[in-house]
Amino acid sequence: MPELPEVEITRRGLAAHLPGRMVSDVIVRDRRLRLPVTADLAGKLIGDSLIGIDRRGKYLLLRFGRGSLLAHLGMSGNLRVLPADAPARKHDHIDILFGKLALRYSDPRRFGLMLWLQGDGSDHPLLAALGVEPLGDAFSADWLFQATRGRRCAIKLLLMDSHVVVGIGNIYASESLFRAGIRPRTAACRLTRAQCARLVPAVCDTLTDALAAGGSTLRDFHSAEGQSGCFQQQYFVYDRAGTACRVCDSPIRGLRLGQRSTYYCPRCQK
DNA sequence: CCACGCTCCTGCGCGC
DNA sequence: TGCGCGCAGGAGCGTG
Repeated sequence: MPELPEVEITRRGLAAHLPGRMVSDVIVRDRRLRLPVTADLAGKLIGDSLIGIDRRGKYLLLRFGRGSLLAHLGMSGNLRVLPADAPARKHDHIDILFGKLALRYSDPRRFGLMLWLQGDGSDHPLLAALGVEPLGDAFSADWLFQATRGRRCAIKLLLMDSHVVVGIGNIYASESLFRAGIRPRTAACRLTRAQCARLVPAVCDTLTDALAAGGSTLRDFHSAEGQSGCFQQQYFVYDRAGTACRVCDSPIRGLRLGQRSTYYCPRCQK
């Protein structure tokens, strides 16, 4: 499930192979994503060259001369570079062909997006309302303290609110709160300055560790399987209910928060 | 503005 | 072995 690190790894993989290449063909096998794939995507793209690839939260922006292609991987999506003649399999919904190479979008659950935007797309509603980047300078302890004032929701839900801070999904929200020693149900407005000062680096460390772990296993984007790095083995709490805390041996607890599975250590997190 | 629940979709794991 | 159920999750949207 792609969260910010996976999306950034994807960005780097694509950026290593595709910029400077011109689109020769576009094949859309299934337009039914979270929103329908832009009509006549081929007409928008063919003949244009890819300039570069940006990331905003979990969105990827493929920059072409005539506009931007906005991609979101949803829950189960992935973008890979393959030989153009690699046979398509089930759930391979879109191919953007760059001569001998294909950029292929696969997404079994079809929660993703593939939209053509005019210009740089920054005024598009999906992008305009996004919060701060957790690996950027704006994400600071002071900023988090201010952002949590007046917010009575659980801190885990606030961390996952992309209008506040982007890119933190269900897994890394639990992991970050463990590293910060803060219980996921704590009301956001009750976080102290000291807790904010722990949570900000905890989020950054969680994301950068995941990035490092995944980056090392996903270096070759020509390989068929662009999946799962090895960060999974490093989870402190996620999906570990009933098993021993890696730090203090207490049993990890699981609960539901905002319809989402949530995990924490009752001893390490207060 | 804020909080919260619903929704989209498919694959998988579990219980019977 | 097979069937059906519930869960997993990002994020927009509707409701109160």
